[in-house]
Amino acid sequence: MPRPRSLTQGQIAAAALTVIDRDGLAALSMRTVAAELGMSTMALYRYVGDRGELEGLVVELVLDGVDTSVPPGASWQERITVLAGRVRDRVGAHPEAVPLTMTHRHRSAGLLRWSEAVLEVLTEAGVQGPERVLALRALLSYLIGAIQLEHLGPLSGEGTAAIAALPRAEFPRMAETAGHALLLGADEEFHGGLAIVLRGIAART
Amino acid sequence: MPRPRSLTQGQIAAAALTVIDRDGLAALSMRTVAAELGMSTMALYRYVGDRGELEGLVVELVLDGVDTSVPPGASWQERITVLAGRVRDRVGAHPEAVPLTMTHRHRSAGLLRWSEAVLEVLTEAGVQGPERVLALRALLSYLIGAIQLEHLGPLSGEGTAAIAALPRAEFPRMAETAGHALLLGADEEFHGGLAIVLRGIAART
DNA sequence: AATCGTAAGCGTATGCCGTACGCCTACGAG
DNA sequence: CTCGTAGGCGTACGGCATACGCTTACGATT
Repeated sequence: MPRPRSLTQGQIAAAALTVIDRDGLAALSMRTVAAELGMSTMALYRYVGDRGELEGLVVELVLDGVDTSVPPGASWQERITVLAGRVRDRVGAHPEAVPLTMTHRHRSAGLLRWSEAVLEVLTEAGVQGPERVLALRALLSYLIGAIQLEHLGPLSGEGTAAIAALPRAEFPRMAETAGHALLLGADEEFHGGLAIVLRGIAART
Repeated sequence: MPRPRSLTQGQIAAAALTVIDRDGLAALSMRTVAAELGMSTMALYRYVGDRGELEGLVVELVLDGVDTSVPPGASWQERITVLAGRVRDRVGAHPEAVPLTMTHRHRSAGLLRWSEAVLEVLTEAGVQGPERVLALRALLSYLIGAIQLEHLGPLSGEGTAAIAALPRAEFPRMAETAGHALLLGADEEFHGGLAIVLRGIAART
């Protein structure tokens, strides 16, 4: 009976993400989002309780877009690799939002569905009980850490160059390692690390 | 010749960490830190360029306290486990500072020394070249991700309980897995996941 | 067609925040 | 004893999240 809502939470999240992608995470504020929507600042509070909730909506928008259907693939390793890659790609499409995505990740139903899919594949692979819990948590930990290393490192590739220039006397192996790292692309690094985790799961005691 | 400094950066970092530990991360501000030191707000700017630099100092204080000497141990796996545990313990001692620690981790010389130590052990274990880069990055990714999962999850143990209460129809395996997870302590989870990564490194192709 | 309760939308104001800028002052070298 | 230097501080500004109360658009009811 009363005046109908003119916006959905999804539209608000989309506006916020537009601001973040265009002007950076620091530019995100209730004011900038309201301006993006052509509304007054306080009108936003009819849709979200506070700024944190708005951030949560942005993360939902990002993570719920992940395809969580179990992909075809010869091996369970390949299937998990595809699942992990989908999250990485989706998050990587909004690099400015990465810190938000990490902080509010637990608000996303998409990530729950993703975990469910991974568990399904692990079960297929014969991983059971507490072992399966550990495998899931290890995969999730690696995924979160690797995404952050990729996007919040000391400015990506520039950082490895800085490390390569470290005092050899104090950091002999770091310098050498950074030299090798320069030859590795971000994709190789991500998938190489993931392969290590998958081998560790396969080689269960 | 001029007036000597009355504070060190270390003292400022300590004051900031005190505020964080006592009143939470949200309470951290130039004003609260200055008050903690008994100085005026603006006096702080003689020591740090801006708030970001202050946060960096806090992280240095936390991470540079990690013992990065290569520990004794029967196997390289055990040595790396000890090294990783030291970081986890040190970070875990200041849970309110965890988000800061993750964001500014690259400012810490301590983490560089830690990486150097890990590389030393890996080299001893016969891991070489690009393979060693991948192993280090995988360990670091896991470490970062696991620490965050532990401290920024949906309120730790409470979260797993919430997951266990999920609609069984939609998340059959998550519900079951969360049941198993309740039996696992944080330590078992961390070390179990780390063991997976270490097995993956050991089982190199 | 007229009415009216309800919730949408907005304006104003408060109290934080980081920090630019300029003044005053304690210090130690000469 | 003097004086240049740098430490320390007071004030002020613009931007932030948000509490609160007014105004207005709507559609169900009469």
